[in-house]
Amino acid sequence: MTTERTADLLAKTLRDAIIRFSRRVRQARPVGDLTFSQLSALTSLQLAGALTPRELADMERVQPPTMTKIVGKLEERGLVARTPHPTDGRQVILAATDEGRAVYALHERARNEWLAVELDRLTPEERETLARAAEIMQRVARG
Amino acid sequence: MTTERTADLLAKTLRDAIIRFSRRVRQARPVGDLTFSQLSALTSLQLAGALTPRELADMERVQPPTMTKIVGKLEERGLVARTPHPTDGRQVILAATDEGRAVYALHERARNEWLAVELDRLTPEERETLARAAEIMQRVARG
DNA sequence: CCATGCTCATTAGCTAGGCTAAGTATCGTG
DNA sequence: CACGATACTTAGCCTAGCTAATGAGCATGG
Repeated sequence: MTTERTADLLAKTLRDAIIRFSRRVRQARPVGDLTFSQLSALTSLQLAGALTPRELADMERVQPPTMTKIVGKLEERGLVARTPHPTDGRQVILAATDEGRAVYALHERARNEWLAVELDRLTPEERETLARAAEIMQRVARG
Repeated sequence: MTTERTADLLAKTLRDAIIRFSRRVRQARPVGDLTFSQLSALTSLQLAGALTPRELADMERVQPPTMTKIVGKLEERGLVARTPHPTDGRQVILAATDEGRAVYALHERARNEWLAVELDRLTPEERETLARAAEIMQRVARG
């Protein structure tokens, strides 16, 4: 029972911490920059090399129509290219363009700047705690 | 330099972890339930007892017009009441209604259910790490 | 060999949540 | 008492989520 109670309290604490933290990071976004979601999708794409919309949606934990929108924005800006699947006409292959990779690196850097500065102020132990927490959250999110 | 590099990498890792984690938690929301933001605002209100919109906006790290919207939704549902400030005619006092408190407790519980179950699966050490990370994120968000 | 049913992606249409800029009412002070 | 500052709201915009429905292509069973 103690564990249950702890988990319950932790769930609340964690949610509150995350919502405030996200909003704070969001505020640090320069005008005209890539949004949170766009940057995350672009990152996944680059890491994976190439993905179908469905795969990307699963990876990003959103529904396919949502991913269509996000990819649409990225494509408009020439950062991502859609190419037809070689054998399956229904599917599409998404990949970052050269410009996508370049813009990504730039914006990623700018996006992280505020956060990195803040994190740099922490003690090494605190950073270690956050790194471990990030790993755990990824695992839980993965389900 | 090593610290800077670590902070930079951590910033990216943490962002990715948080965005996926948030989306996963968001998915667990029952239809018709309070949203993430609404629940967070209601929580702050209850903990504080009563707040002005400005105070609540600052606490939730959003701009005042955003808070107007969120509170509007809560008020529509009779969960929050606006009362005039006793001495300052410009200000408004926000407080959770009895129904707000009741509905909050119910929904909070439902909302946490999935997450609490997941967290309960972790080891005590992992939960401890998350708890510590939550505290650190709150501090960073606070600025 | 083709009809039927499944899967993939998109479109349409909705809601919430975030922002800035502008408007309105009130306060407080010179 | 006029005028600047403050508090909240309104208006208008965008992103990001969702579900439901559509259209195109695959695959399979008769």
